[in-house]
Amino acid sequence: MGQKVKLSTIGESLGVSTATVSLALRDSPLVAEATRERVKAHALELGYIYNRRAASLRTSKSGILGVVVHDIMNPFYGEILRSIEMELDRNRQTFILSNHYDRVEKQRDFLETLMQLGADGVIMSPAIDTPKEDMELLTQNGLPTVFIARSVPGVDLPVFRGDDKFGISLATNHLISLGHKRIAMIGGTDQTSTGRDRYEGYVSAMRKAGLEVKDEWRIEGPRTKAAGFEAASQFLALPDKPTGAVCWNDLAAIGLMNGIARAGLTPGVDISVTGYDDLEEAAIATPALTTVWNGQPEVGRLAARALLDRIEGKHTPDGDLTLIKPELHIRQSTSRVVEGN
Amino acid sequence: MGQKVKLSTIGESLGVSTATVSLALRDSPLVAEATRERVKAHALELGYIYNRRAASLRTSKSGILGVVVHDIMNPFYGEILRSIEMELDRNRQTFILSNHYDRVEKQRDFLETLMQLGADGVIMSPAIDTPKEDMELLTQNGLPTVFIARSVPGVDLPVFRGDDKFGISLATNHLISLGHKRIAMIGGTDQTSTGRDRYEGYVSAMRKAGLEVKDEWRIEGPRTKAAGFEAASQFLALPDKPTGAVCWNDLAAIGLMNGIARAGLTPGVDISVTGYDDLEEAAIATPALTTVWNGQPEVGRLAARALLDRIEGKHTPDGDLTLIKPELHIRQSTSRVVEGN
DNA sequence: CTTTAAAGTTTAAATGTTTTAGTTTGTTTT
DNA sequence: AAAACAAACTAAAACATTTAAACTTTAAAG
Repeated sequence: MGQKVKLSTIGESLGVSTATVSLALRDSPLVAEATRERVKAHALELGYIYNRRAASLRTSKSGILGVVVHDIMNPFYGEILRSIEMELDRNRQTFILSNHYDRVEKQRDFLETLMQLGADGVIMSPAIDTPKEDMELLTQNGLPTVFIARSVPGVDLPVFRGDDKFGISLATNHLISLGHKRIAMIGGTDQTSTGRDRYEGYVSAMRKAGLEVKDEWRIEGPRTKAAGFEAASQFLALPDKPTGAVCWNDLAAIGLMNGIARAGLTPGVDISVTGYDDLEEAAIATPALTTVWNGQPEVGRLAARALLDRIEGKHTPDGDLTLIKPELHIRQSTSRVVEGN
Repeated sequence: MGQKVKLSTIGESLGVSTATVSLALRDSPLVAEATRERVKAHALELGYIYNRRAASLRTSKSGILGVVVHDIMNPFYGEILRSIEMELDRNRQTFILSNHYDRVEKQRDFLETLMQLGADGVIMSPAIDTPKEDMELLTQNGLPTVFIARSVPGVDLPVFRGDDKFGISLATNHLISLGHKRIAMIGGTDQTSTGRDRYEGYVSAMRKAGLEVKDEWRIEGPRTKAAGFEAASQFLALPDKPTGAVCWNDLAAIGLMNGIARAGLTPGVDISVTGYDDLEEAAIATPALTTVWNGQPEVGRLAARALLDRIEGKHTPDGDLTLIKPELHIRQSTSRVVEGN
């Protein structure tokens, strides 16, 4: 039975055509000032609700943007999302969100939904092993896309992320400068470019300082507090126990510190720990976490901005990589290595 | 210039009508088995993408649900959301998410957007001071709605939340049973029903045990780690310093514990602390947090289920309140009060 | 054989908006 | 007074789908 109040309802009761009503409501200069005001007043009075799907069917613009990340419960994505939200709100765009939990099928389902809804563009941090074809589907259907934090190898689209190699070297060098010689790397995986970059950055910083890198000093794993907590016992049982740990992210670092504390040692004194991302939480952890700021607000804002530009046809070049420069934020979780270690 | 491949494209190249194609793709028993298969195969081949907005314009069903919460970066809502997501995924519904940050205008904007998109229903944890009229707008426009965690006074809609009075009494009584006599309440506000219920529950548990309740023992404030951290110094400076703190939620509790630790005291030994919600994080905090499980997965699942039922017309009664029974999870952040306190 | 029923398919209208190409009205210019 | 023009408005088509009603074909029943 359709919609209660529509353009024609307003038009009829005012004695003008629906065309005029449509134009008036959108502030077109084609209608007289007086008419515009009459129409708007009447629309308000009748409680008119704009029907976006009808409009979008006609214009093939939906005002909807898709955002796909691994998991919004991870505050790293949460912080990026917050700045995307601000930028899109400012531009009166609606966005639909989905987690993919690194499952390509779930991600594909969501992308399909976006196309069905006629989304205008996508911001995504792709799932591990996203096939090139899934991305081609997007371009074939004319969906402007930008990547955040991660990208898909061989797909030429703008990427916004922190400079991982440089960032991790900041953390590693900081520990080295405090006298640490045995430094482990906790969390992360080789399956993402971020993972490879960070491990590489860590290795090359160690080598550059003439320090040894042992395979067993790398404890791979998910990037959560729980995983960091688990990793603690593994870490503490390491032969030739390291005195410092460079962690994949703040979550793993905080989890690790909790695990270390649970084992009766004092993180920041007995073991120096660095995080990555500088989440809001890092500053109030116990001890306050030395970490690498990864530019989440920048990443979100720039990616959103770039997507909006692309949608409007301002063609930013394909395959452009924007690296945010990370910064080391030194707090109490790192200290000079204790004698005898 | 419209859509590349549409129903008519498939129909033409197969020599059948668009009506048949439409029916075939939706597995209608009205088309012959063989035709259905030919159509489906061809649709796949051509890379046909279903146009939801056209369909939805015709059927006035969009398959879109709205979810509004205070802030998804708060893991309490995150956990609820996760279970909503699972339930809706199972039912192939898309959902659009928005934070309102307790700003009614932002919330109103979002609700308006939902109506413009022809959303089928809304799950919401309303902003503080949401006016009744905003909710009436939804019902007038035929948008089935259910509340989670909070509700709007005077609005008769199903509510799903934990039993706050009972839950907080579990925490308070636990501290009392450990011998604590001076117990503070950290965080929360009188502006929400949850806030009032929890404070009431705390007060009545104290009174019932014959203990005094002092006004200055209530430290109101936001419900974040940062706020809990801030509250620590205020708490520690209290005259007649309490030996225990019942916190509004786990975030405030963890923040408070961090603050206590920063001040050189040991949370769980010098000061007993309870949280609320039992976030995943509570178990790995240092010390592990004694807290009240608040049934987030249940709340999310039941609310989503109820909304879907309402949409399908199975009319669950208005104004029905579903209280999830909270459970006390005892960990290391609470202990017997030390002598002399 | 005809009639009836069932199965399969199609026609055409409907959904609410935008937009192009026009019409009407009134003013200005010749 | 006719022609030209501008301003304000409108008719109608288009967007891609769904669905009630109509139509055709085939099979079964009489």
